[in-house]
Amino acid sequence: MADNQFVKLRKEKLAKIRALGIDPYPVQSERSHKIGDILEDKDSWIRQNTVVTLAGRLVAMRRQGKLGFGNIEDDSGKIQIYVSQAELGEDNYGLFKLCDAGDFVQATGSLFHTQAGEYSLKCTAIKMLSKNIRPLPAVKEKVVDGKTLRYDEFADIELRYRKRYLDLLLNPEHRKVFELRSRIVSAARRYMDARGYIEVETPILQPLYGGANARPFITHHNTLNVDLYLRIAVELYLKRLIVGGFERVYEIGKNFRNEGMDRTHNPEFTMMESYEAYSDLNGMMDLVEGLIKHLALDVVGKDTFVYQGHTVHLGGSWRRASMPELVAEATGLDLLSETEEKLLAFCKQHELEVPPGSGKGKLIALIYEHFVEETLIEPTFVCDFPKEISPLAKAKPDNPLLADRFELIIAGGEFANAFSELNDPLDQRERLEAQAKLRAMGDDEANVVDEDFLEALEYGMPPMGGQGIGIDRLVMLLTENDSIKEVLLFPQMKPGS
RNA sequence: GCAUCUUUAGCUCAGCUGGUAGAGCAACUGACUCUUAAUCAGUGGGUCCGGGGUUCGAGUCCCCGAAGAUGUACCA
Repeated sequence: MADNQFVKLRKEKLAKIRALGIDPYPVQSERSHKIGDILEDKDSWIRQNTVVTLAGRLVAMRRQGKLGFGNIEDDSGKIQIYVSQAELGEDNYGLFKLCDAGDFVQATGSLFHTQAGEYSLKCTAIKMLSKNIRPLPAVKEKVVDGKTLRYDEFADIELRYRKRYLDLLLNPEHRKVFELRSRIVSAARRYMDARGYIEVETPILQPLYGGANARPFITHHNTLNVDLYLRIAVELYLKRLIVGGFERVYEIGKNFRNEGMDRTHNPEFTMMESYEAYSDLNGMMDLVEGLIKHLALDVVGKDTFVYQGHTVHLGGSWRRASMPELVAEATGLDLLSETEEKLLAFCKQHELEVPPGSGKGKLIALIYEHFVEETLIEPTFVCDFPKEISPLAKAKPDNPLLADRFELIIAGGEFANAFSELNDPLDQRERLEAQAKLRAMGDDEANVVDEDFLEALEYGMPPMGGQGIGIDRLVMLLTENDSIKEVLLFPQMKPGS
């Protein structure tokens, strides 16, 4: 952005400060206490008349002649400073007169109550720590009955995302979302660590991509002169680690999918995947339910959330249901005994788009997604997915059409996906080759055949359960935000004009 | 992708059936030794998202484009 009138004026002030022999960006700063410390036990600070040095951003200025007030803020709180020429002397007060809201300053003094009764720092010295040369948007606050009213709030949603630093600075409730996100993610790590999982990091740049149905981003490595893919999932690498003898691994990291963006999709997003040897689908349900309940109750501190217009209760025992049963409830169709032709006719009748190469399993999934998924508001483990659309999951022993897989649905949306992982190397090869056929028929989201992964399976992989949770969506739910952009610090945006 | 809506000063916004751009805050100057959305007086500040068109005249009407939001389709 070019210099506007404001920036020009502030640069002139900067020159005036330098002309006084003062470095507006000094190397050294001092602070004896954080503002939050000073806000605890106020009377005691006043009684002891302690001299403290605070540092922070000047967020408001009210100057009147030879005295003035300001508010300085650090990451622990905000306090008013009282600055008078009588206390500072003419030279230092001259510097104060060149201060603006937005500057970082260091203020030394002791605590007292002003005549209006506000707990404040009576300054004996002010030091410039960093001069602001571009004014912050002017947001004013007034506290009425303990509630903070904000005027001229920095609310333009596009500016909030593009200039997130301003959003964080000017809208404390948005900063809190990201603080909470951080606490949720670190608590998830502790939860997994406490259960004997180890956290690992696997490649983001991959020669082949797999583990999900999605289109990838492609990049190029100059020295090797090969194209590489940004991962769409970490599944196949974590499974290699289980082959390698780790029994419980997880990874929290970014996946990249080259698809559209909307309220619940960002091209890069965070997933937690975990794999546990000698566990299975039931173990994964216990793990996912336990983890999410822990994050809700112990980190956020409640079990009822309003999300996407629905009220969702995470306490209590979560429903475990079978996809064919859910579909039967909704449509009266007995999926398993119906012929493929009948299901195809049903899909056509309801104008569901049937991709080429769809078998009975895909049709079942289409019908489920159209008639059932969005009706599941309270947390529901939807089990018994068609094997056809679950190429990495074990088939159910009692029904080869179905896979030992669930998706966790809350408020009509998917929050987790888990399988009893397929460890039969020959079956796995057949499944991936079937995917390759779909790909040849034009399904550019079908899996590719990863020979190195198949070879790893041939060396032997124990039975295990694996799951993946979409962290962004979980944070959306737990912070009650309906847009993924509200829980991503820097959401993907089109290039600005 | 498609549909609808939005885009005016640094920020939040007004701007009627087309007549030459406004407010509050912020800024600047001045006054002010206990303010707190400080107050009072004065001053400056605009590519009305961009590009075309209609018109004597366009912030306003029409067309094209951009960005954003919402809905919808696909996907986590």
